[in-house]
Amino acid sequence: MRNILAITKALGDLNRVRILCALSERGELCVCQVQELLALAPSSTSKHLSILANAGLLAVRKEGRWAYYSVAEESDFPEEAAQIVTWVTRQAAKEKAIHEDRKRLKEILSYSPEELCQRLANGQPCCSSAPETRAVAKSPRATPAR
Amino acid sequence: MRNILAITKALGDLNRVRILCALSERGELCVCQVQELLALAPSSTSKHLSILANAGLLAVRKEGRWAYYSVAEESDFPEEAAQIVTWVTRQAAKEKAIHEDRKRLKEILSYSPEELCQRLANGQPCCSSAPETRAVAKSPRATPAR
DNA sequence: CTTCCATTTCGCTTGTTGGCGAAACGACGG
DNA sequence: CCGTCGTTTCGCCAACAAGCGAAATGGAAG
Repeated sequence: MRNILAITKALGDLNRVRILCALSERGELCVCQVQELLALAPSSTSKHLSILANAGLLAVRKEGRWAYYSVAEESDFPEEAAQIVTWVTRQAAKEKAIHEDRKRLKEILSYSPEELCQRLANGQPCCSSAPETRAVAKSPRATPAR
Repeated sequence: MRNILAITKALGDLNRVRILCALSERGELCVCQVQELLALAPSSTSKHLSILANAGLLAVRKEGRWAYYSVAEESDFPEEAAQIVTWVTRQAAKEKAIHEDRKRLKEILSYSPEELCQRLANGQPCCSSAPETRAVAKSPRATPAR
């Protein structure tokens, strides 16, 4: 039961569904790329990724300082978790928000991870600042969106 | 997107998964039967049922004072929600907690809803008091289980 | 019309979750 | 070694969710 609830809980959050969709389309993304996509703080991004990974839905590949996340292989999946993942991503693919993510992701991927991280560190947005008002380090709580 | 998240959130709670399993096996139950199964207060039970119904997963049939809930028909389902329901119930069927529910449900169904409601009103347990210590109106918070 | 009773809604308390920034980790590059 | 930098962990706060009891709803039965 732990597994089922871990999975359904993991899928009960918009940002995590967005992550799953991005990864299932793009194959592999590093944390800073996801961070830029969601317009969240690094710590929040990392938390979401680990929740998905703990549910068994994502796999991590660590390379040097970078961590690359991807949708877990079928063989690694607990039980038939693959089914629910494809269901969610397929349903979500119909949504406007996910379509916009797809566009933005294209922009994000035009930078190398190194370049992206540098820009994030300097407070420069890398791309067309998302629907959700990605103010560049302005108001202390830029995105309470939830 | 609202639909997807409504569904995944609805499925992210143990008690609601238990409800879904019971209904998918038994077809139709009234609120007091579910209440007895979960060992929850009537108000909490009703809330859970309405969350599942609002997600489009359950249908209600009101007959006099009674409300009977059942898993929504395929035709009524938003999109392919049926898939995720069968996935969850199938996965959950492997769990010990759900097996115990099944046994208890059999006992519960040996009473008519009328009789059951009467007993609940009088504080009499109807059956082998569940794993979760269904104390009969004793400590003010009998089941913080969550 | 009133009463009864299963169910739902409301108001409240408490535990959980999602967000952030600061600090800790751990791997590279001097 | 020592600093740098991507990532993760920790501590905190605000918002949410789940539980309860009490009150409101709305059919059935007097």
